[in-house]
Parts: sequence; structure tokens; C-alpha cells
Amino acid sequence: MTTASKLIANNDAGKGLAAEMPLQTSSDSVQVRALLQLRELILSGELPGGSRITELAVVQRLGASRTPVRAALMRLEQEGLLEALPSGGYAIKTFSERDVSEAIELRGTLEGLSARLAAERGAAPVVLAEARACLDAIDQFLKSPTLDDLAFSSYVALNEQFHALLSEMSGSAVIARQLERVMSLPFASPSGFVVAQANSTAARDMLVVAQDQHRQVLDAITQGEGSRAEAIMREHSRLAQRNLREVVQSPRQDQLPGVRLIRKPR
Amino acid sequence: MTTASKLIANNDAGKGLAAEMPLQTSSDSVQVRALLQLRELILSGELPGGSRITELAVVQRLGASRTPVRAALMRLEQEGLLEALPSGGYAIKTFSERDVSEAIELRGTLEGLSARLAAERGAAPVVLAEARACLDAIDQFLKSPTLDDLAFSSYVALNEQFHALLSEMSGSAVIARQLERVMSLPFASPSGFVVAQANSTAARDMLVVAQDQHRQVLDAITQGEGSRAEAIMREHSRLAQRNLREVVQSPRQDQLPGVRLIRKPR
DNA sequence: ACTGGAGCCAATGTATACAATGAGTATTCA
DNA sequence: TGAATACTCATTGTATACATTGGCTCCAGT
Repeated sequence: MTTASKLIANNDAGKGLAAEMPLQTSSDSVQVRALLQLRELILSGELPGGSRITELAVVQRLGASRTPVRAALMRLEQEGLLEALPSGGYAIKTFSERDVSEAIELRGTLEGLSARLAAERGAAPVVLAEARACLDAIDQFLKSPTLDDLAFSSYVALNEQFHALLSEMSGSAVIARQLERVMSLPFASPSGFVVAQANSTAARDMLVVAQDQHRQVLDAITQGEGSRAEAIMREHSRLAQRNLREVVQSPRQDQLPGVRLIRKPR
Repeated sequence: MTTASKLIANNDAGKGLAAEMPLQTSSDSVQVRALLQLRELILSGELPGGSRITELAVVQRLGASRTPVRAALMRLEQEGLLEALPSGGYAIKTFSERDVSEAIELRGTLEGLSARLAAERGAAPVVLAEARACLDAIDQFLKSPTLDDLAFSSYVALNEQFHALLSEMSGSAVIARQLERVMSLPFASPSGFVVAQANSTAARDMLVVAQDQHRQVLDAITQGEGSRAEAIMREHSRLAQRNLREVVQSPRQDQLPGVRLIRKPR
């Protein structure tokens, strides 16, 4: 992480300097850039959880003007990372372990609903094929007895893709939207805590279990077994619960994004 | 734009032009007022569903400046009433009957989760007592064989209160937050369609059934029967599904807020 | 010393000017 | 006549000036 943030803030009337600044991060609009950067600052823990955050401070830090910063703050509030203070302004939210656990439970419930609907209504064959291909790809990585970091990050990507496909299978934009909302909290994401496990055999075993659940839920959906599909996805989220507990107990929490927002005391 | 002839319309003398129609909600900030008014315009169907909506148009209509209007538009987008267009700007969202059905299903699922957690963890006795009092109050209204409009709106208020208490019983801010999100769509609200029924005996009977489910879910929660509590709340949402079907078929849809956003064709 | 109030300051709320972008249209050339 | 290009205008994106509010401090009076 770049501890030295560029404080090139000031924007006087002369646009010459600031306008031609090539940012390597993105060529998106200022608004999007502000959102991404601010989210990163929060999740990395650079801005301490619970602290108040003022527009002006963000403006100075990011070098954008108040308007896009304001938009970013609003987005992050509805995303759940910030909390609007009654007196105006925002505070960086902190989460108890229970909050995180409930977020995971929520995801499991919604994914269960999505899987059940997919089973009951029948999923689009194309999506089903994609999902199968995705699982096959995961199997490739699980063939070796241990996984290096590259294999691990590949797994994470494929895992997220599978969950996204699952959400798509329900054919419900309404539910997909809610799922997106829930998973905007970083720890509620399907791969939120898998990273925590280093490349141990135990870690691989857990992925094997997860993969089996992936297979079974797809089977259930294909067979039209809605109730079974729902139950599997709920249970599937329990893996994340277990990982959560381990991460919180373990001392090395700093590498995971957003873990510093989990406050220790009850 | 040169047609902005109201450049004198600063806050001092601006009242004369901008505040043509002082609504009853005029004591809040401009931002809140814009949000409420715009939401009302959409839900009443005055702004047709599917149509594009420009900032300037809203500014002229509400008499506020672009900044608060922009904020209101963003809020309404995350609320689900507006859709951000890729080219910028927004369009008023429309919903298929299936969308609405899924939103109701979603609510049932989340309320089921909330009820289950309440049962498993045990709800706060204070909230339980409040809920019981709420149900008693509803019983009072159900005593008479038919309900007049006043009794009906009282029922709606009490019903929403009970559902809010139910959400509170889980003790989970995370889940409560998501539930709020889901119910921001007007038709997904617990009382979204009950109003549709006039004061007929059949309408009252449906309320009787709903009230029985209320009693039973409270009993289940008290007894710690999580699975039963969850199942009841899911089934409870099916009442709304039935009402939805009736409302869509019936010709008198205009009185319900937001119903005009439900598009007819597949 | 404590309380009440007045005033200042900082931060947000609001309005608006200015920039950039994109869609629609007209015009010109092949 | 058709297509391509350039232009115009509407609309959003961005920046910033101005207004307002709420909290904090300091002073005075009891």
C-alpha cells in the first residue's frame, strides 16, 4: 500500500497542472476514482474504523472536488461501509463479529433462495453449462495436493464467478440486486475469508468440501430439487462462518481487506 | 441556459417563485423535501414509468437547485425506484408482476430469517411484550364483522408496526437494514396490497388469517421454535402474493402507490 | 465554581458557473 | 441519394462560492 498519498490537492484557477495528471489507477471519471480510492482507504484500514470522516479531509486526500467526493461518500454509506452521523458527516463503520456472522448468514439465506428458485423454475441451460465449466476449472486447481498463491487467487476468482452464476440462475434481477448489496460488505463475499487459510492441507480440504457442495447444489438445481438446493447453499455459507472464527482468533488479520473494521470487544 | 430567468431567486426573495405550492413537508431540509416530493411524484404515477428523467426537469419542477436534486436522484436509485442510465441520467423503473412477486418472496425469506434468529437466540422480553400488545390492538379492530376505512388504515399501521417489531426481535442490525432495503419498494411492504381489498367480508377474513399467523409466529419465537417461526413468516408473505394477483387483475389500481409502475406486458 | 449565553469556527448544505460529453441533425461530398 | 463528418445543443460531470447550522469555547453573572 502506498503510505505516501499524493497531496497534490490544490486546484486553483489554472487547470494546466491538475488536468493533465495521468493517474495509473484508472481513466474513469473523478467520481468513480474517488469511490474506488476511498473504499480502498477504508478497507485497508488506513482510515481507522469508527473515526469520523469529513468531506474536506477526503477532498484534500484524493485531490478531487467536493461534489464527486460527496457522491462517493453517499455510495459508501449505502454500501454499509460508512454511517451517516445525525449531525451531518460520516463515520467509518465498525462491525462486531456477530455482525459479520449475520452478514454471512444473510448471504447464505439469499443464495439459498436464489438456488431454490433456480431449481423450481429451471435455470437457463447456457448458465448451467457455464457453471459446470466453472466447477471443472476449479477441479483442475484442486488436483494438486497443495495450492500455491497463484492457484489460490485463481480459485477465489472462479469461486466468485460460480456464485455469480448461481445468482444469475434464479433469473431474478430483484434477488440478484439484493445479493449484490449484501456482498458489498467485503467479509460477506463468498470468498471473504478463504484467503485466510494459507496453503495447508487443511485449507485445501475445506475447498474440497466447498467444491462438493458446489457440485451438489448444481445437481439439485438440475434435478429441480428446490428445497435441497436451498439447504445446501445455507450450509455452504457455514464454511465462511468457520473461517471467520479462525480469522478473528488468528493474529494475522492485516492482509485481509476490511478485517480491521471488525472490532474486538463485544 | 438563458431561460434561467429566476437568477434573482436566491433564498431571500426566492420564495415568491419557487414556493408556489408549499407542501406540508416544508420544514425539512431542501434535500429531504426533494427526496420526498420526487418519490411521491414517481409513486403516484405522475411521472410515467420507464420515462427518462433529467436533473433539470426535476429542478424546475421542485424548485430546488441541482445539488439536492442530484442527491435525491441517487437515493431513489439505490432505493430501486430509478435506474441509472449508462449514458448518464436516470429512468423511472418499471416492474413486471414477476419482479413484484420476487420482492415479496424476498421479504418473506428475510422475515423468516429474522424470526428464526429471534427464536433461536431469544428475543428481548420488552419487544415481545410490545409485539403482543400490538397484536391485541389488531384484535380489537378485527372484532367487528366489517371494517371501515379508518379501521383499515389503523390496521395497516399496526401491521407495519408488528413487522417492524419482528425485525427488531432478531437483534440484528444487519438483517434489519436489508429488510428495510427490500421494503423500500412500495409493493414489497407488509401492507403493500392489503389496502386493495375493500371492506368486504372476504377482506376481513384474510386479515384474520394474517393475524393468526402473527400469533403463531410470536408463539414459535417464544417457544424457541426457529424452524417453525421461519416457515410461518414465509407462508405469511404468500398472502401478499395472493393480493398482488388480485390487484393486478382488478381494474382499480390507481389508488395504490406505485402500482402504476407495474407494467402489464410480459 | 458552576451555569447560561453569546459568539466564533468548522463542516455541511445549497446554489450555480463552467467543462466535457454525447446524441441528434444538417450538410457536403462521392 | 446515401453515407460520413462536423456542428450544435442539451445534459450531465465537476468545481467552487456562498449560506447555514451545530458544536465548542470563553466570558460574565450568580
